[in-house]
Amino acid sequence: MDVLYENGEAAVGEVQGALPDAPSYSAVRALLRKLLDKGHVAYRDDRGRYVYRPVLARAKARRSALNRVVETFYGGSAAAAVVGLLGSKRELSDDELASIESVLAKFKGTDAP
Amino acid sequence: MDVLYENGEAAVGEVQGALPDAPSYSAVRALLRKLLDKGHVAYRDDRGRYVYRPVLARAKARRSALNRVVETFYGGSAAAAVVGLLGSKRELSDDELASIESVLAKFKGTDAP
DNA sequence: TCATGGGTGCTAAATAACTAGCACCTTGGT
DNA sequence: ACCAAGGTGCTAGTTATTTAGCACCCATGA
Repeated sequence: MDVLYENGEAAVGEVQGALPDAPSYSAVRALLRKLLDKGHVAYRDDRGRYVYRPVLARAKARRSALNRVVETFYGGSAAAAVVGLLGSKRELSDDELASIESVLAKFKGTDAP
Repeated sequence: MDVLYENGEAAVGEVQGALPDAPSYSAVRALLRKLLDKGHVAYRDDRGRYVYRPVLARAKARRSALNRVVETFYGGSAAAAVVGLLGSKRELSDDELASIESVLAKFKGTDAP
């Protein structure tokens, strides 16, 4: 799944290649077949070669993945996760800094709960 | 693993209970046994009852999990992930806002790469 | 045209995971 | 002392996954 989300779509061989501890070609084929059956994945036939892509929108999967990490490692606090994320960073470009402050500005007007 | 990281440690039954789609008690026992063999998990004997905990430090696992999400969904950009994280939030307490701005201040002095 | 490389569909066997069920031990309450 | 509840170690049968290996199709380049 991660491979597909990272690449948008991928063929069997690509999935296998991108996997850190890749099983056999056959296993990857079977896996994708199973994901297909479960409806987590779709494919298009690129002249006989099957190229798979996730069915669930990237945005949803992204939110759910982030949520999971925040839940299991930061007690559900997004702010704590942000601090953790930035804390291990060395540098930040002006653009990045600006974009973060921009989204941060949204909260400054709000009352303090 | 997530269960253990979330709780710090847990017994077989607790792991099973916390699992969203829990397999049988036997399966959880076998799973933990396998994780034990692989060295991902350790246990202490709480008067005949085994309580398992992750071997890899929470901080490391946390960093690696966050990293994975940032890689697969945000093209490796921590800043983009932060924006995504905050973008779906409605509110932020003063404390949270302050802690984020505090860690953000670190980058303001830096030159723009 | 024709061999070649790399796909797919399919199948059978080996391997791994899941399950239920035993005997046994410890803890807590009666 | 005794019983009941809930753990563990172990085992065997069932189920699922992984693997290798077929036949076949289809671009591509010689």
